[in-house]
Amino acid sequence: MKQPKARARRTREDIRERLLEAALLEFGAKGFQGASTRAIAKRVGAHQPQINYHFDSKESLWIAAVDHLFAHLTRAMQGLELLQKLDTSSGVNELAFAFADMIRRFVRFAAEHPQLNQIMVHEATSESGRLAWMTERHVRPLYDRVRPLWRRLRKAGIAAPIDDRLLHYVLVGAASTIYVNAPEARLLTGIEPTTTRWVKIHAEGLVSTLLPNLPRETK
Amino acid sequence: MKQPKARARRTREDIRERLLEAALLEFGAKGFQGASTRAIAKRVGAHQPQINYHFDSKESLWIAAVDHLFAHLTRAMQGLELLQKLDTSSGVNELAFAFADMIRRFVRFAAEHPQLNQIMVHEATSESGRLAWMTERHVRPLYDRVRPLWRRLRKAGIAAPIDDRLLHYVLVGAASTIYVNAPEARLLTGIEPTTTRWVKIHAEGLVSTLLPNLPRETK
DNA sequence: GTCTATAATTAGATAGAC
DNA sequence: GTCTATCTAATTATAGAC
Repeated sequence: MKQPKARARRTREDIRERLLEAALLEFGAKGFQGASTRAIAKRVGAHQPQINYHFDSKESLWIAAVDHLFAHLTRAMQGLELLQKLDTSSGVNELAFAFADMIRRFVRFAAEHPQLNQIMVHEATSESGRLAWMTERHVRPLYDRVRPLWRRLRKAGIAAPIDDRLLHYVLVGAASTIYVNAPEARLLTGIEPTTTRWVKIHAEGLVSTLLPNLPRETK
Repeated sequence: MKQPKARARRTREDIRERLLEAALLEFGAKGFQGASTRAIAKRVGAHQPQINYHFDSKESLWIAAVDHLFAHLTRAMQGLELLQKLDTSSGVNELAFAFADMIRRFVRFAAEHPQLNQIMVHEATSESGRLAWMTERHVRPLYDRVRPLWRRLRKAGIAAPIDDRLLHYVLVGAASTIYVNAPEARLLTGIEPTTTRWVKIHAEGLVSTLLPNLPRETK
């Protein structure tokens, strides 16, 4: 659209993008209140008022950062649309394989982007406008999509005996807590849980545990 | 020991106790930085400087509150000492029953005292002196005690195929996330997860899932 | 767009009367 | 032991020069 100022636009988007990434790190590590806009700006060599220039307020920055990260999650979880198709048209075995794949993807994403679940936990411990917004806008679509699939897998005897309303928190907790608490996990276990080796062990363990009667993959 | 001032002592301990409980609620909901000493004092009808009088500083209050809550957990988990004995002397089936009981107790505690896991998560997302202290003093004893038991249960084919170093976070996450995030869970699921009915469903689901080959209880 | 300076709040901690 | 008043430090947001 705008032909001139291409260089300037690139720079503008660039600083915004870098501020978003820095914000995710700070918000994830310290929570909304604990994170300071000075520290976020400093991470990218900018000054604190630039945050109010590029975003209206600390809260606007938080919203933009969360939108940014959930968009990333949606890309990584593209298989979910696949799941939806499978739910209505295909056999339960294909659904089970796809669900197992979704678990693996989610574990990998939680390991690579702990900020998402860190932010969710920081916000979810007390009611706030941010929590209500995040829940309705980003969490509910995932919850509503996964729940009926789990019910079907349970009826087929493939899934572990966990109620479909509780499953969301069992899965999110079992998959993400070690990455959310990675600073503690490093102290406690002596391992680096985010290596591909450990992520794979973790993901396969969850798949086998949550889908104990997953058929052998044939194809 | 001290005979006079019995009344005064009772009052003093009383206000300290109430400040600790209020501190747990605030620290759990908002994290260390997000919680304000003014809000904690206000919860019990006290003034903010009383916190510095009864405890030296905000950090001292936090330490005292965390000690208080872990002492409570230890009481609720008394079965752990039982587990230790079972590990060396008794059969693996008795160990499995005791482990299942421990899972049930832990789920119940997490539901009744979400502050514990809320505080752990708030702190565990970034390194700090508070995190190192809490990990070594309170978390490691539990971790070190449970890990060998889980190994034995896995070798016996009773436990789900989850590595014993990862199990700690899988169990803590699967058991506590719904209570840590209860404000979100209420919005999302429409259920009140802390009722005894749902806590029981949750606990039995985890026992069946994590110990899929638990023998039928005979005695 | 970026920088410095600063306004307006709010926090934890302390002093001193009672 | 408790209360009011206040100190000091840190925060987000804004104003204005460049």
